[in-house]
Amino acid sequence: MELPVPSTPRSDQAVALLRRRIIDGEYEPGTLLAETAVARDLGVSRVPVREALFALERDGLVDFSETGRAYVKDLSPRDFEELYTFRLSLEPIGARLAAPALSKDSSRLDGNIKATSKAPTVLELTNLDLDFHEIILEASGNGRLLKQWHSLRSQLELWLGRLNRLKQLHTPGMSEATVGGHKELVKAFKTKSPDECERLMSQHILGWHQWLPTMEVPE
Amino acid sequence: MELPVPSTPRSDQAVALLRRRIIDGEYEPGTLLAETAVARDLGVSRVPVREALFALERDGLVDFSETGRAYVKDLSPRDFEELYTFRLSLEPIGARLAAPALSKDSSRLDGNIKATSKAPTVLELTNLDLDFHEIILEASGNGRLLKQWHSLRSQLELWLGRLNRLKQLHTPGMSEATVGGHKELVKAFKTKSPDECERLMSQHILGWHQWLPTMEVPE
DNA sequence: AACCTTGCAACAGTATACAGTTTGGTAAAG
DNA sequence: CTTTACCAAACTGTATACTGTTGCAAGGTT
Repeated sequence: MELPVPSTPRSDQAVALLRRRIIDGEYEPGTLLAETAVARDLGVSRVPVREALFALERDGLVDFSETGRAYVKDLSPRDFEELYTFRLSLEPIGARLAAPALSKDSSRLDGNIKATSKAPTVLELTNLDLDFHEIILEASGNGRLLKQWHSLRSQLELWLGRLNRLKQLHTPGMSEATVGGHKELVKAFKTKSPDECERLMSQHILGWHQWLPTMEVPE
Repeated sequence: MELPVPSTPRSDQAVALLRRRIIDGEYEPGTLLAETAVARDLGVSRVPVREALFALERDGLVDFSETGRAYVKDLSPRDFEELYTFRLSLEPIGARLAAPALSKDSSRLDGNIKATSKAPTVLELTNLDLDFHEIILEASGNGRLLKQWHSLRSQLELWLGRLNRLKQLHTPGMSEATVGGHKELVKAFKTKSPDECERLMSQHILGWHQWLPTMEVPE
């Protein structure tokens, strides 16, 4: 292509495009992501694709075989459990660290809750839910926790997207439970100790976990 | 070069070499890692160097500026605090998960303790200490926790290496405290509940943290 | 002396070419 | 019918060339 200067680097475009196709299920789990084919598909050369594949591996959306081939991540129910364990390691501490800041200003959380209660689809509901948790980790002021969260979130979105395509994701009362839990958290940030916020976040994550239907092992 | 087939990929070699030079302080914190120069230095082309730089960014040993230039990570005391917060999020949960497996077989931990008590230098002491913690995370069976640990460890090694070069890292009684704490942990794995192991690990990390001298902000 | 220009050198982004490896299928042998 | 040997296509690893950008310093202007 003779585009003079892409405003955003091609490799970033490649990451964004690939991420979307993987999360949206356009590339099915387990699909081989051959550099040449993807490059042709995205309209760039192999080099940016290569970098995108490595970046997405970091986010847990791509797996590399021992021989260096890249495949769309095929999350197993066991992976999903790992992800929730990982959430339980990151988020309660994040909540504790974020409590001081959020007790003073919870406006972003409030806005998010308002949007969540009006979410028209399950997928938008879950995305707003993830936004809520992301706001808290941002407020924790710990860049490393936040970085891990981004990777975690990618994989959760991948899982939720698949689940939504394969099964009925919505369960009666899910929206109310989400909003209720979040309101409780905001209240805790304002009135309770950081330690209490940490405990409440653990409970909240465990509770939400239960709302999700399990996905059978495809075998 | 006309080497027929490098047994290990050049990019892996580049990662290993660069990591060593950074941790050993051969490349000073803040140094520009220009692809061409590094490539010449390591005897490979720019492509493997590029990949190595991205990989090391993931490990927190390299920083990228907004204009895409790579620099040797310059850890601040604040970064160090973040690292320990991150440890507190990963390791106690790792210990809880690992407890069942380790209660049955603690031979690797026992061997490590034996080696630790004989460590001739402070740097070897700290490395064996990190090995001890790594064994536990491996036993947790959670690949995601372990992956994060590797990145965490890289940065701790970077910090400890610098500290050791700049200050007297050794403090009287440090070795005994380390070995003592580790023995206590092994005992807990064998006789106490996973929850108790989790608590003990938190304490152990906080305690060890106090042994390290603080590093002034260069400023 | 301080402040803009201008130009050059160094650098990253990207494409492409080539070498070597893996893979899957097909034909030959048991 | 099964197994082995082999070959061609596909794929990754790596080098290199090219382009545009950035940073910096020299020289000129107020």
